[in-house]
Amino acid sequence: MREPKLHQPRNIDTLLGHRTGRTASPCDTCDVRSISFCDALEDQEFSRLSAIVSSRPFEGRQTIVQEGDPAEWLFNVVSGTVKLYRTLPDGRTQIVGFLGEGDFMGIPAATEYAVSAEAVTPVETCLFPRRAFDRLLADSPTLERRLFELARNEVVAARDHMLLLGRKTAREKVASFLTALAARPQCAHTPTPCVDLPMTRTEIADYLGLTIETVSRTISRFRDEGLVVLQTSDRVLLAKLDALRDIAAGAD
Amino acid sequence: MREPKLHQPRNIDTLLGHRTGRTASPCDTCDVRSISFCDALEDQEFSRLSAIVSSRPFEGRQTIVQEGDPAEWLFNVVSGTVKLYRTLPDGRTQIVGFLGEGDFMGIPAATEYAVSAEAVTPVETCLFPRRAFDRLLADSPTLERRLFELARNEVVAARDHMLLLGRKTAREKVASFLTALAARPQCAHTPTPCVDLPMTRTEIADYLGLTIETVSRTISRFRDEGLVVLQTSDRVLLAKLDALRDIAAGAD
DNA sequence: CGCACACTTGAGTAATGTCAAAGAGTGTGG
DNA sequence: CCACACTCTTTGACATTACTCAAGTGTGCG
Repeated sequence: MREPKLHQPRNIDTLLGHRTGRTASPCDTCDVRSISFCDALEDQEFSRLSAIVSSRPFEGRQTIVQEGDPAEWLFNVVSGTVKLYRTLPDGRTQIVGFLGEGDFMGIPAATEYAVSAEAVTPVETCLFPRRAFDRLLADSPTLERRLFELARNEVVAARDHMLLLGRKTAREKVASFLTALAARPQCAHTPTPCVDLPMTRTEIADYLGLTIETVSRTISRFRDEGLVVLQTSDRVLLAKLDALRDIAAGAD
Repeated sequence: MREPKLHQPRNIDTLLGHRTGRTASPCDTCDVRSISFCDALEDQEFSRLSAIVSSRPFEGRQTIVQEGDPAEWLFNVVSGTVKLYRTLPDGRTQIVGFLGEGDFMGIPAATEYAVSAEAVTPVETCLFPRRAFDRLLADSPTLERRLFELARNEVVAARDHMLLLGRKTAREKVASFLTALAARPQCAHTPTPCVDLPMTRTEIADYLGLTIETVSRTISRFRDEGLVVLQTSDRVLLAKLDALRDIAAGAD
């Protein structure tokens, strides 16, 4: 059921690079540039960035980075879904965020990664060596401003999620999760949107601070109440979006 | 019991400003400059900053800003403790952080405040009008870098707190809270540090995603186990810091 | 076709929340 | 200075949500 979601290989990239007389770079044919941090860059800075970029695929379930490892690479997600998480010594896990197309992972990077990252689905990434990236950052106020903006959004999102983790009920948590997915740009914004759940129930539970059984039961109950329709276990139609939004907001 | 912690008035500031031939500014005699974001600024930028600053006290329990209000002012805490929080419609509250001396509130400010802020104790602040601050920020890469750094730290702290809220037990949460306070710069770093709790049990509970009763019971149990000594209800001696740290870390 | 894996459902439990009352510290007014 | 009132904290008894353990169901893949 964990669908592979294969992507077209991009062997044509190299050719294109040669044809235009420029160094081949994954950026030349990048699908997500328009929604990524790099979109903010001017031509000159952008070519410096594309000069240091390389690309790398990851299989589903593959670890991308681990908390505590030296932060030598910064990543941008080109396709697929990545989870960021922290763990306790006995294995309890808290997922602190999911990254999708165009999302950047590397903002809070000190010299070591503060969170682990694992591919939820097969993932394509472009990556930048830390040192070279930092040098570019030092020269480019535009880039710095953009990353600052991303970091600020991250803080707001994190605080939002703290409210969810600390104060919402299981029902409210799951409703928040589903409606947040429906609000994502890649999801059709219809009155009854249909959301993909590329992550397992375990991952949803680890994101919401619940157990897998509670997530499953809560979704089943939404189904019984006619709020959602489970097309498959990883594809959910939000039949009553407004009602779900009310539940998510913690309305009495 | 919520002690007032009175501060010396600073009427002498104006005199000092005149004596040195510069415009009077709270910055001239600021106690916390060395630990605040403004410390990063060069002389010229610093004088621009001190030209737009004003200072304002708040009483304990007084609201400083409210979520959703237009973000017209940015604050720096000079003394006292401030809580940042979000609420659900029915009043459930999640405190997302406490600010102390030298902490800046205004990093994630879009055009509206994303969280509410309230004085936990009497607080002295210095404040900057948003527009003027933004203009200074646009001219000062140093300032921007510094705020970026603060924002990144904020992200790391927020993720840490997500792990606590989503996956730690009440016992682990309270131990984490106490040991985190002990790690603050203003707390003596002895083997058995004594921490002040300027906030009420309700506020501790709202920070840890618990109820006031659970917080109280957990602290009482720590006391019964000899891990802490309650000197008063808002002053706790961490008698067995290492044991508390182990509990906080979620060691088996 | 059947194994493997993820998901669902059920029954019982435990941690934490709720409701209630008593205790302790602080400030006020007689 | 003491008594009272107020608030915050602590403690107790009970309720409930969500967790744990366990069995069963469904779906995809070899």
